[in-house]
Amino acid sequence: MPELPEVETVRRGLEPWVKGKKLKRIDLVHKGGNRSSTFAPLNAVEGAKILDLKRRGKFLWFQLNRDLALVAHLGMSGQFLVKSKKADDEKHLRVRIDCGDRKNEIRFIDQRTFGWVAIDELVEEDGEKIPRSFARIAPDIFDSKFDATRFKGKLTNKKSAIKRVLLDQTVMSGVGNIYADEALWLAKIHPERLANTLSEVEIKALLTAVKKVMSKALKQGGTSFDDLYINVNGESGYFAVELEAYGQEDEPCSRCGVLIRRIVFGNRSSHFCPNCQKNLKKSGAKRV
DNA sequence: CATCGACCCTGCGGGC
DNA sequence: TGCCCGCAGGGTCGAT
Repeated sequence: MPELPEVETVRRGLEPWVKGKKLKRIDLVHKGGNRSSTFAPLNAVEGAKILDLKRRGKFLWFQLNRDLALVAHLGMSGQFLVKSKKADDEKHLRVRIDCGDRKNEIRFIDQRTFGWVAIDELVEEDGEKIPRSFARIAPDIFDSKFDATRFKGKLTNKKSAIKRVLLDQTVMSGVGNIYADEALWLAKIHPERLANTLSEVEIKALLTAVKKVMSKALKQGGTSFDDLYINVNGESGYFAVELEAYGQEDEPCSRCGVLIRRIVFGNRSSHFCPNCQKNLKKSGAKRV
């Protein structure tokens, strides 16, 4: 569910509730589908001070005054909510975090259990300590560590649909199904174009589009279709009304009027304008 | 190695 | 009304 703009909205909302606070207590209320290797049980970080709440792409971590980090990913349906301690437990409540506030606590709620909260050890990266499991994740496009040259280099070696490559978090992180479709629409590139066939100009246009689409969404608090994605106060984002391609099947393209088409590949839907985003090669994707 | 489909899980809406 | 199918902002893993 959440991509970079949504995760960053959550991070910003959560930050004042955790930064500089003590991790008084952390409880695994109900185990979800936590498939990330947990380095230690969650309560191993009880008593630690939270120095910062950080993010790389869609991956979050609490930087602590310890040699361990508390790491988290929202998956498809994960939420961090600030709730009154008196409020009833949610049906899908997984983790409860008490940072010493008298009235409120932080809850990790996850209907589909693809998200997780875990402990990880730290490794050195460019003179900075980051969770070991995040080292393979590429910096996102807003990160000062993002390297456009490296990104281009990766694309020229990929004999794979550009949409797939955009979703590969080791190439560039933070982009998910919505913003991949939106960026490709904006850059006028067919989702199935093979990455290694993109020209220098097209790659540049794509990077510009990714950045533009995600910063615009971030300004509006992200994209909400329902209350599965909401910020820490339970409020929705407003970017959904501006979507040009994602979820717009059979709606006219705002540039040319041709109907947006949906195809399925890589187990996911892709939406694009068949007129603005032409593919040079024959596609094997099933038309839906 | 690089690439790709299957799979993890829960809930919702549409078609029959 | 109920059942079955497809679908959903995610990543990981094993087969090729």
